[in-house]
Amino acid sequence: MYAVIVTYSSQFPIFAVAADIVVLTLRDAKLCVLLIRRSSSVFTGRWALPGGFVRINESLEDAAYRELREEAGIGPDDVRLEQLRSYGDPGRDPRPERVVSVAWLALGSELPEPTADTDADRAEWVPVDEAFERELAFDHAQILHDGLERARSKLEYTTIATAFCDPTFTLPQLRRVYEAVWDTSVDARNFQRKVVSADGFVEDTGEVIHGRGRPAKIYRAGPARSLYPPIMRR
Amino acid sequence: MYAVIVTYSSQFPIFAVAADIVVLTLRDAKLCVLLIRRSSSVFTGRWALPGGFVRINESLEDAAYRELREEAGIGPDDVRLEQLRSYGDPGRDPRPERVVSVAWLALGSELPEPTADTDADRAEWVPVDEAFERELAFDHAQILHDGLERARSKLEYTTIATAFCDPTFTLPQLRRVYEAVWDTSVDARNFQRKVVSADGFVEDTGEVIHGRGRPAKIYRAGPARSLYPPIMRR
DNA sequence: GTAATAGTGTCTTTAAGACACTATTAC
DNA sequence: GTAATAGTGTCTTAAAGACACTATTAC
Repeated sequence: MYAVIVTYSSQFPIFAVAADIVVLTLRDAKLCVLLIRRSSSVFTGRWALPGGFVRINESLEDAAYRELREEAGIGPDDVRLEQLRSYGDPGRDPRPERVVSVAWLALGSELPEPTADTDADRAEWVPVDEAFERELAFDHAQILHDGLERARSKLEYTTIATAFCDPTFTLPQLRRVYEAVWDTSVDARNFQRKVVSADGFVEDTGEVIHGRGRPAKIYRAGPARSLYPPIMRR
Repeated sequence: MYAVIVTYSSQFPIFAVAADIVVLTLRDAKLCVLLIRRSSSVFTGRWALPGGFVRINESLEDAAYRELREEAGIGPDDVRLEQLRSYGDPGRDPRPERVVSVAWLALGSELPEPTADTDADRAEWVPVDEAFERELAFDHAQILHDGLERARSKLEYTTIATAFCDPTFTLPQLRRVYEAVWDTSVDARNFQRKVVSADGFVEDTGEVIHGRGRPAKIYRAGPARSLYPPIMRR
């Protein structure tokens, strides 16, 4: 019996790095977040944000995409991903390793009903107000709170609301994004005026879509990333 | 039958975590960033943002404060610190360890002329446009760029400009913050109207300060953190 | 026709932007 | 008095907010 013992040593303090993702989408006109019921190691049975450890040769962003794929079948074309912030207090993870989590915000439209995989025995879309009642694992309630606030604030100053929509969408659909994320009602007349007059927010495709009432004009996202003038809450 | 036993110090991939800080202040009405000339290990002799490795029992924020103290004699009361984002591409640090840097933005007024210490043989306040000409170490040019954009944008929507001022300040001083950070001129009449009418931005102390011309009223920062209506560029 | 949904126009109020003079002081 | 700096008021334009009806379709 031979034993090869490889003792890795770093000349610096040793951390593990995780990627956790706040995935938001609209389901039935409600803002929902993807939660995973943990099956492994610590916090077994508790609900948590999707995520996992970053591999040693993988970029932070690739780790977030890989976890989305593994845990919910969500691919890079399904969501817009942006870094939220990092969480690293000693003790935020009960395991002996010191774990720093790099959190991401992912926004998508019509995301698939999740099918849990390697890291979880169940994944679920949960309306955000219910998510806070589930006593999330780790500091994920804080991360979710920060992610929501980021999303709400970016709706004001950027064109990111289109990330919640399909590639083409109607203005009432876009307005429902604002209403769901802000949890307010938005005046349709003032909203349309602002959206159409903001340069590069939306482009008219010339098509219409027929529903139960008057057909709606179809738009696509314009080239602008920032929104001027902003569309502000209150 | 052979057994290969690989023993790591962690059951997860091993990272080092660093804190790097974009410290901004006004010197002679110019926006300046603190740079350190590196004396140790890699990038010797190159300019870099202050920073260093997070200790194993230290919070990420405490690490940033400790590095500020060690490398520039700057204490927690001297700056307002907020997390910027994390940088962790494989290869961003030439050392064999995988290094993730959590970057911070620190804003202060009248910060002391730096005296270099443990990690550096020289520290210097550098006007931000000159800083980009110095071929910063690692990906610090990117971090500095992101920090500047964050500061510029937060001046619009928050009251953070007061972090560049002393505890009490005059409105012309506050206006010079906007002018230096945005690198534009700001109309004094419109600026004062906006600042005074924004709820909780500044509070009149009732005192005045005498300079070379008409005495200026002295204000202190008000309780508001967000600024409504915002004061926008362009 | 009826129900459902999309779309728009006007008025008032608020804030932004442009612009130049007066006030107060040290010297 | 002069130079330096702080402080302010008005007009025009742009955008926000409040508000209710018409247009188009499926059934």
